[in-house]
Amino acid sequence: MITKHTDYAIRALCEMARNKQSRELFPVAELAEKLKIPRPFLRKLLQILNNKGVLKSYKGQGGGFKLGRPPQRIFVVDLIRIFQGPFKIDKCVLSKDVCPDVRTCLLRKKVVAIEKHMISELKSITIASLLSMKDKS
Amino acid sequence: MITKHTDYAIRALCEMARNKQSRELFPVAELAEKLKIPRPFLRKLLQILNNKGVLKSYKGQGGGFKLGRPPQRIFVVDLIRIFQGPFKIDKCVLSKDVCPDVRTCLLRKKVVAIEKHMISELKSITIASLLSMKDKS
DNA sequence: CCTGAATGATACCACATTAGTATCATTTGT
DNA sequence: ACAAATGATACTAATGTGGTATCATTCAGG
Repeated sequence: MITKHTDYAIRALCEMARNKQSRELFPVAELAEKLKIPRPFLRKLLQILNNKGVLKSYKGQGGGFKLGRPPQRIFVVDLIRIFQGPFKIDKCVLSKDVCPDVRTCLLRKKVVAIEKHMISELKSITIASLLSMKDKS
Repeated sequence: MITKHTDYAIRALCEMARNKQSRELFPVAELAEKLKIPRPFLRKLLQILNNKGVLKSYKGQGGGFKLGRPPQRIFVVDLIRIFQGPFKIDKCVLSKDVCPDVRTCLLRKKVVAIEKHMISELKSITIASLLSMKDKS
């Protein structure tokens, strides 16, 4: 459900959000070492987030990545969509005639309902909300 | 969420359950042709179901597979577990320190809750219940 | 008792997705 | 100019899913 791409992205964004009072710009090398994520891999992920507007990048010496918007507005569902494509749980069940009549197939109905429930449960979670939990612990 | 293994298994079990008044034993060749599933593949699936007790097999001429228990007691969740392993959505999130403290990680809590919800929604669905829907349509 | 129809077991292959690496080009501060 | 950083992109490796092939075993029927 959550791949390493998304996982790593969440970790990096949390790290950046947590320290954003003291500094805004984080080079990949530093994040990779701190979070123990393979550097070239993390770099690719952050580049993708940059293209999607979640991060903003600065080239050249002293450059790096910074958050493209406040952590309250970075939603985990969006990260999942970016790295894992749109939710489409029911696609597989649609592999026709599990039940011949799709409209009445109980299994399909349930699966679609579960999908909706999942999204609604996840859609309120942001990088900021993840951080706030940590502070309380 | 539901792979072809599970999908095909459900279809085959439904087919057997639907006709079980008239006959109990179904050779793979017949099911494969009727359901348009590649024969050797379906065969492997049914063999697995046999090993798990969902089906019972009979070798030799005139042999085949029959349901190992009434369709009311064949649960879709069990089929998913057989072919796709145990539900373990949270495993990936557990990839340590998405949040450093696992006990308080909001994301993990949510994901685990979603997982439970999924299972509870699915666990009432049996081969029999899928069939009964069809009859109503 | 032999043959053919069936499953049992298992090894293998093809493809897609996920995870990760490598490389060259570009930008920019000193 | 040089070094430190990202941009872009192609490549490789590992894993999972879908499917095939093969040989062994069982067993009903002539």
